[in-house]
Amino acid sequence: MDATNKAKPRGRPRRFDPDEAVATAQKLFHARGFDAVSVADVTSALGINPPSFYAAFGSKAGLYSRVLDHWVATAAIPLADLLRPDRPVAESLAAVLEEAAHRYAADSSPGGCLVVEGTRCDDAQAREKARAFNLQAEAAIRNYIAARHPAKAEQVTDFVSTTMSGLSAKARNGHGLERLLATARLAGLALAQALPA
Amino acid sequence: MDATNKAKPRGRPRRFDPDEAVATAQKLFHARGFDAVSVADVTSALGINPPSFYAAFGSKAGLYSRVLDHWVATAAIPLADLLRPDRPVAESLAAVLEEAAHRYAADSSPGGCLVVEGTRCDDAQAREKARAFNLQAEAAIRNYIAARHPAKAEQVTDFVSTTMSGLSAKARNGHGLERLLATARLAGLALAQALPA
DNA sequence: GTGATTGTGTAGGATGCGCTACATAAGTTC
DNA sequence: GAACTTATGTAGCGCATCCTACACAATCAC
Repeated sequence: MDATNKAKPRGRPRRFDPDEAVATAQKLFHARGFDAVSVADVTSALGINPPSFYAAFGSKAGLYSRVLDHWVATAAIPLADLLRPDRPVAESLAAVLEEAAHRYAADSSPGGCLVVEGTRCDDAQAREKARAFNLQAEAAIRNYIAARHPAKAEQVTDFVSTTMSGLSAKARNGHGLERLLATARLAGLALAQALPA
Repeated sequence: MDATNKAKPRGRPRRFDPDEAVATAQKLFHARGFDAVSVADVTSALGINPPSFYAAFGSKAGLYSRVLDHWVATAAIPLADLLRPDRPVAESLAAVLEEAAHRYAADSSPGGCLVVEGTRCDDAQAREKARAFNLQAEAAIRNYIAARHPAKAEQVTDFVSTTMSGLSAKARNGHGLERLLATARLAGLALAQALPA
């Protein structure tokens, strides 16, 4: 079977590809944040008119939801790969922070973490969706720690999550890869001390 | 001499006290952030009409500027007191982080740090003013570190500032005093290791 | 008192926002 | 071809935003 949906569509065909639209919107939201991107920004970037946008995505928050899904599936930090059971917990967590530093500084206009930044926006629906993804990531980290350091899982998860929030904020504030990485490594010192192998 | 400005004013007297207005606006901005507070929110909270507001403050960003000035003068973390030359640098910086945890969680509706959050708003004028104060605080920290650990001043300042950004974000996200404090103390471990006394 | 000065209240302008009604174009099915 | 289905383009609604024009009220100096 082909990967693309082969169901022959009826009616007038779309003039744009919704998946490409999601990718374009992801760049906009990542660079400027949910609140600062207007529907007009998106439609003009896509070369379409508002009705086409609303027919495809329902609302600005609806598009954002699809952008987050796409981001989590493709661009999020691969926690499942980094939180390995065969190495010290502190080492895995430090790797997560360093990976965050790399990704947050990667783009041409660094926007930090789309999910973390989304938890701070002024639209309730968009914010809750981002918060849900964020909580999910925190739960993965907490479970990973709890397997070997149950008494410290809560506070170390908070520390890692707080550091990632800070890294995302600083990436938006102009810190480049080197500075973010140095900060992540300093945080790693705390992890090594709190979670002795 | 009296503390209040005794210059006899000409013309019709104001129906409101601009200083009280700044204090009221500070609560609004702190609780909701610059972007989410409208001029209508402020004027209705003050019981005045827009022209009175604009006559007194010029613009929303103008009011915010005065709010920041007031905040820095009264509610900001007293770096000058905490960064003492008579104790280990790491200890002073840890005290700053713990003080931040206390203040960010203090209010009834915790809004983190007004300055840090202000650096993330969508209004250029307001953002730059907040950034300026933030840079000023970072410079104080960097100078304090450089006196005894010049080679590490840059990266440790980044780490402290990043952690404060994260603490502010997490305070807004629902972390209470205990969780913020635990995170601050974990960060302190990194400081102690990076800056041996 | 008269005039100058300053703040206030009513009312609304200008712009941008998210979003939609409606007629029509561009396809499929029969 | 006719009938149906779906997307598009034009145009604009309703609302919120920041901010202001203008007439009037309240105080001062004289």
